[in-house]
Amino acid sequence: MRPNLKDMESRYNEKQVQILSVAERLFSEQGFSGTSVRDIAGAANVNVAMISYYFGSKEKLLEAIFDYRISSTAIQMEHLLAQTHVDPFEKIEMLVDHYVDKLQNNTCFFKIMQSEHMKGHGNKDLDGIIFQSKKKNFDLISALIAEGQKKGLFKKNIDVSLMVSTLVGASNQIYIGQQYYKRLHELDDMPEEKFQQLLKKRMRVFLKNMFKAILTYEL
Amino acid sequence: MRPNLKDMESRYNEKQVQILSVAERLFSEQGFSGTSVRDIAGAANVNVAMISYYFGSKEKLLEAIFDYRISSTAIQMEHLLAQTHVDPFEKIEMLVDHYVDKLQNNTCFFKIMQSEHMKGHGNKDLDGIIFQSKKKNFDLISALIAEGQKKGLFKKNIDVSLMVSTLVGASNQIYIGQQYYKRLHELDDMPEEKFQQLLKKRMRVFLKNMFKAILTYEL
Amino acid sequence: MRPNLKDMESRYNEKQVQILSVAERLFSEQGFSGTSVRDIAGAANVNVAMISYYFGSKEKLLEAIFDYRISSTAIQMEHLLAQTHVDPFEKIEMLVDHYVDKLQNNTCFFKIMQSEHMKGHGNKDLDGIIFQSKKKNFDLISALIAEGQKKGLFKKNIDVSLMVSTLVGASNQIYIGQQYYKRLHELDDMPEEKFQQLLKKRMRVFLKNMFKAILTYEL
Amino acid sequence: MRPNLKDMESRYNEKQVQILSVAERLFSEQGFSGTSVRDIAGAANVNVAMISYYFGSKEKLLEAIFDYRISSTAIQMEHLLAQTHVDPFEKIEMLVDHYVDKLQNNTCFFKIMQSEHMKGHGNKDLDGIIFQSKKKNFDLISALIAEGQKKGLFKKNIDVSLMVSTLVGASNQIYIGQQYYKRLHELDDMPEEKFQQLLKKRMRVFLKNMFKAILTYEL
DNA sequence: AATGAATGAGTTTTCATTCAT
DNA sequence: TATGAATGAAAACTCATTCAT
Repeated sequence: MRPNLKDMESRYNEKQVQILSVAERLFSEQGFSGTSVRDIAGAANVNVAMISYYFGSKEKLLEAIFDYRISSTAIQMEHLLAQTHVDPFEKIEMLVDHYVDKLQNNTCFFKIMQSEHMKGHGNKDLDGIIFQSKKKNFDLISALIAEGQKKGLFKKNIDVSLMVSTLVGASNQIYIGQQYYKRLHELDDMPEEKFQQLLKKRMRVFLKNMFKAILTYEL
Repeated sequence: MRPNLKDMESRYNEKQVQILSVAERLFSEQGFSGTSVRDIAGAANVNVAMISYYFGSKEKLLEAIFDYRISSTAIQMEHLLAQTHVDPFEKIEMLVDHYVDKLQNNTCFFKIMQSEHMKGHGNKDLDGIIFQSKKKNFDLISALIAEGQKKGLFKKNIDVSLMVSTLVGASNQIYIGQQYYKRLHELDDMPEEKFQQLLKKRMRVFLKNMFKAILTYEL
Repeated sequence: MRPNLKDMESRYNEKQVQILSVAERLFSEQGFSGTSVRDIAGAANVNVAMISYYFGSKEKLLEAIFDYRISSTAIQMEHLLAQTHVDPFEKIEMLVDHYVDKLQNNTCFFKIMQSEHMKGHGNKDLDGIIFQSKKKNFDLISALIAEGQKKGLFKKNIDVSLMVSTLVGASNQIYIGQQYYKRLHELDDMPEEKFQQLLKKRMRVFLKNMFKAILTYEL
Repeated sequence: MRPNLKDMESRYNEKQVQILSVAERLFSEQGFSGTSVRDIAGAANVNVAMISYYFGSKEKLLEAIFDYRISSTAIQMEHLLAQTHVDPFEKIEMLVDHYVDKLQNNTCFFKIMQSEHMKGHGNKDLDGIIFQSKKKNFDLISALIAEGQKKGLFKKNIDVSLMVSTLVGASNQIYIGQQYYKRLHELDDMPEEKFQQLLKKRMRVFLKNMFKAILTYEL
């Protein structure tokens, strides 16, 4: 009998995680179709057959990556925004901080998600998973906005969808295009570590300001 | 010998354009690696060998798509922002309108560009082309911002890179995720045509407001 | 109507000769199958279709090369050995000189002939042409040997086939392996022109001595 | 991962040898470019993909053939000529016998080597392998000649390169052109087996006499 | 539980040739 | 007479997956 997807218990075993990580990186760098199972097996130092053995197929491996990464994300966000005593403006800041952190720690996964999102109607299962994730974010942020509006802090008529898309799209775009940022700002000589911190800080400030502006600015 | 890239004159011939269009659509839907030349040939109703014949290789075909689409884009934007008698705020509006139009009329191409952008350091030629394009946009918008600042209309300390990334990232994200928008807002029954207009209008309003807010809002 | 093989009159036209020469060189360098008609067309600066047009097919082009080169060869040899007043030993020397000259001036063609010869039963027409050529040489040299034997200058029991094969095989081998000769004798710095003369001279001396030895040496 | 070239131990496995043998024959009959991997797979009764699987590529398969055949050859020759108590003339005879035997048992391989030799500067690896092989033969025979000269048995001023080329070139030429030999001597009716023995015997006698003549004959 | 061997279907690209003009 | 356009067939190679062990 094959341990086809994951242990019922809770987690993937060591080798599975190794494969998942490598696959995640390669998929993000070369795309799903652009990455062969041999590439993955080679980079993960495991037998080719092991991928089919553990995950069933290349497609299923991709789904496993989503399963592996998505589970934790939503919960954290929920916790974050559930704190009733926190000021809505502060929550916005926490939201931005949280998203930028997530993005920095999961760049590869975010790239894959973006890719799969773009292709649209390919894998039905994945589509569902992604939609669920978006929906949850949408609901949480909607609640946050509503709270701010009720308290008279935020303006009326806010399109939450567009706002969430702006958060996600802008952040991703900035993060994905960080080499361009480097080049345009002639920061090629700055050590990578330092550049990451700089970028993160600037992103946070920029995004926080932007959202406060959006939420309060009346023409 | 071979009409390898493009006509001396200026354009691709009818059959080449046919191939380019089909390839553009398929690449955007399935990714570059996920699309085979057979797929393209089949959908474009031409012989498989013709793709090599006209473009040399699949890779070169992709470059041709960029060549085909990018050439016109930059010029229009330049014209747009060169008009000296127009108010900076109005120019921001024109910029948004123009970008949203472009996006709507070239959704496929924008998806491909985003995809290739994400992969990063794959095809050096393409990397260069994309960077040039981004650079041009950056320079034009930088000039626009500077103008607004000089006139005292915009605030100081605006990170143009982040602003451009926000325009691009947010627009793309919204556009790419339009099915989600439909679902979340329960607009599935609305005729496609009408939905497109609605979305476009909302995007325009949202983005224009957002940019005005960003450009004037002080903490 | 196509001028399918050659003018009845006598010769190939300028363009045909151009193609023949280029094809000869490429076939000798890369082999028949290893050379594409596009390679030839490219190197000869003519349209691809022109090769089919002029020669009918790639195969026929090869035959045309043989037709073009072989015609002259045999006649010269005949003239050479027909001179009744010349001493048989001197004729042997003339034969060697002639063969070495031919080889130097037609290296490419000799390589092709050797190649086709090796493949054996491929193209029937070519097989016939090559056999005729060998037969003629065999007959001429047989006559020469017989003459020398009648005059008591050469020993009895000479296997003319083996002798001819030795002349052809040894000469070709030396000529084909001239880079090796260069390397082994550390003559890499010698100017090409000078090296050719040196090699030719040594070959002549060596082969002449060898044949005289073969023809007179009794164990 | 892949058993890419050869077993650690020393040899190729059964299936690999099967492929090597078939490829060797086909390459010798049709040339390298003239033989497709499909041909080989078909004739060897294996899957096409197996050739890539075992050897990596068609080119590498060719190199494997050389690796497979060359390894043993040099050693035998060395053993042969190392026997100090044997008379130089006798060694010449042993050399001829050995070469003719080799040639008869490895006709296909010798044809391939000749072919690749003729093309010259194609595959760098192969070029090196062939040169090493030639060099070794050259050195061994040089030593043999020097020994004979020291003992006053052979004449001075012998160009060993030309001599080796003559041995190789003449033998190959005779062997390759054996059908012609048959035809010219009207031996078509003789059973193949018998003809082979006849030819071999005549070659041996002829070559031995020739070399003795070359080595002792003074103008 | 894990894997080396094997493969059919697929990939992109090149081929020699034909055809319409 | 000459050629650019076009193509079916075949080329070498890679793919994800299966299977016997």
